Amino acid sequence: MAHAVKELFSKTKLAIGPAISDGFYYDFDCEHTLTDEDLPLIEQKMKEIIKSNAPFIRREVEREDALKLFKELGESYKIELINDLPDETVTLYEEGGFVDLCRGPHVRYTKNIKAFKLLSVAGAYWRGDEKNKMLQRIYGTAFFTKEDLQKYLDFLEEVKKRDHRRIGKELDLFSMNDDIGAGLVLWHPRGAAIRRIIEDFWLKEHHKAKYQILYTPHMAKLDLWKKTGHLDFYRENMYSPMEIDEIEYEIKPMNCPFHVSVFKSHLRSYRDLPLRFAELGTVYRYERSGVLHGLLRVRGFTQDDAHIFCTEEQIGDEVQRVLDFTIFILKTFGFDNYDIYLSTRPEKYVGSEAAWEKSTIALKTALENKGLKYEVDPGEGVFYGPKIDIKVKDSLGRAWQCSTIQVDFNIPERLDINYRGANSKDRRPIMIHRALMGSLERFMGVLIEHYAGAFPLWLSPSQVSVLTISEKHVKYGTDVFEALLKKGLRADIDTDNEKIGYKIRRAAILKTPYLCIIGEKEISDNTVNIRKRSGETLGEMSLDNFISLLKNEDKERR
RNA sequence: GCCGAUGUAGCUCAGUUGGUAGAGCAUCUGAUUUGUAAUCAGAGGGUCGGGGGUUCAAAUCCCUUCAUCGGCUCCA
Repeated sequence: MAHAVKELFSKTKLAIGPAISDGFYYDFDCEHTLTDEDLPLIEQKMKEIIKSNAPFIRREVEREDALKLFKELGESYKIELINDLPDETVTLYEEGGFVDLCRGPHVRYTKNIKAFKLLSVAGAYWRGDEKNKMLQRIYGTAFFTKEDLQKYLDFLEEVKKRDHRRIGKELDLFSMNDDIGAGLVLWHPRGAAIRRIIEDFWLKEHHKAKYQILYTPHMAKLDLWKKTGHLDFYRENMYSPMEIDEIEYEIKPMNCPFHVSVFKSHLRSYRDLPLRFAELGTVYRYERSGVLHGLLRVRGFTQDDAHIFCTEEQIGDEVQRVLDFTIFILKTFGFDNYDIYLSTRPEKYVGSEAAWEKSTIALKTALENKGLKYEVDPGEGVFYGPKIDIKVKDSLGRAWQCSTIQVDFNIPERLDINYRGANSKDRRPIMIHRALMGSLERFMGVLIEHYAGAFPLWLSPSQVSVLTISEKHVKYGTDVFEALLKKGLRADIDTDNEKIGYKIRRAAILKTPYLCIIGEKEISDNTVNIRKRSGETLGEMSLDNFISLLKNEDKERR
């Protein structure tokens, strides 16, 4: 591709072009502004190069010679790269007169390239640093066979179809609006219904898991955020303060200090620990305009947050409990696969090295006791403590960061939290922050894509649509509808003056799990006629049987 | 924030070289009384994202701003 781009736009300078998990990209410094229309041209040129069947020739050269070569070629980015390489020799690959710095390996001949496709153009900073020049990046993908390529392109199509922004609109779940502001979500009745179901489930399970639920305000004095240190290390994510009666207030980017205040409202005993405070806490964080993305990245969101105050000795147990809890919750929503990461001490940190060591081991032990596979992310911990992140994998195998479990040495210190120890001396508790779903917004975005909008019965905003065939059947249909509501099911009724095929279509688009069709026959038999979302017709059955069928399916998940 | 693209009716989209806006679906009204993914007809609906400019004339050209999309960077 780089060869092709050079041929088409001769003044182009090459930057970096690696292989990535599902393809490749190359960054160019090119006077010509690349657009989607250029991609077919470049592909065409690439095909010509492939057809020429030139060999790829690997050469190992002294770094000085390589520098000389790229200087002659005017490839300043390559010179920068070579200067940063530790080795005395570097490898070059040459093909049809085109030379590039590359570690390799390459295929032997251009004709070995069997199936490829250029996918998109994008901007990218040189070396990923926004202080550097913005380059132009072309993304592409390649496979051994045309069939595999097609499979991948079909996958991308499927991803597009499942896009939660598109489904959110189709199923009338949520919207965002210019008048309200970017990254601020409006939950429509159907989306709100799902959220409410999730919240109810969350509350019930937290109660069982011995958490105590809190409600805390959406803002606090600016001074509070000074005390916690947020103003120093989190300022760029916080909104500007507002002044009320000459005092500055700040909308909350996090819930922790409020939970700490509740902790501090009493003198706490070691007997009270661990103390688990949970809240569906709505926070507001400034996110740069370019990073907002549907429900997955917003500016106002509700975390399923909790803070566990415990002793150092209790960290291991508590983390194990949280892990169990997380896995249970994720499983309930149909997520059985996840990647787990343990992030260790970064360069800048607070707390003693011993404390870091101890808690990192506690996290590690908890993971190992549970037999969970994980990867260590060295130095990726938050400055205040080590953490475990869980990325759930959806039905298409894509990973999403939702759950996080973080140990915090900072806030207990800065906010001076204590409990009375057994020796009647004050001791400092450890604080564990944790969010299982992460935020309801992101979690629902992931859920929508995971199920492609076809939610399981227990999450469906409407579980049953009663469809009447003609006006004559409205009364019986309404009785059925009301009976369903009385049984605590989420149902709606479509008595519009339309043909049954049309009503089925409407309900099918909304992905309603069960349709209950009412006509002459059902009235005379005193039954309902059931059609599943899949299109399968269950036929006539008594209303009672239908209701117990629904109740059974609802039970299955738990 | 940066690079690029896009923004026209509630939704999905047309709109030739500048001559003052159109379709399908949805909505409303009427007819039809319907049996498992679209019944027919009529009507209403637009400051063409916002602001400014060029022009006799701007959806169309220019500037600016906002939002969205694909990325970079960052994150729940």
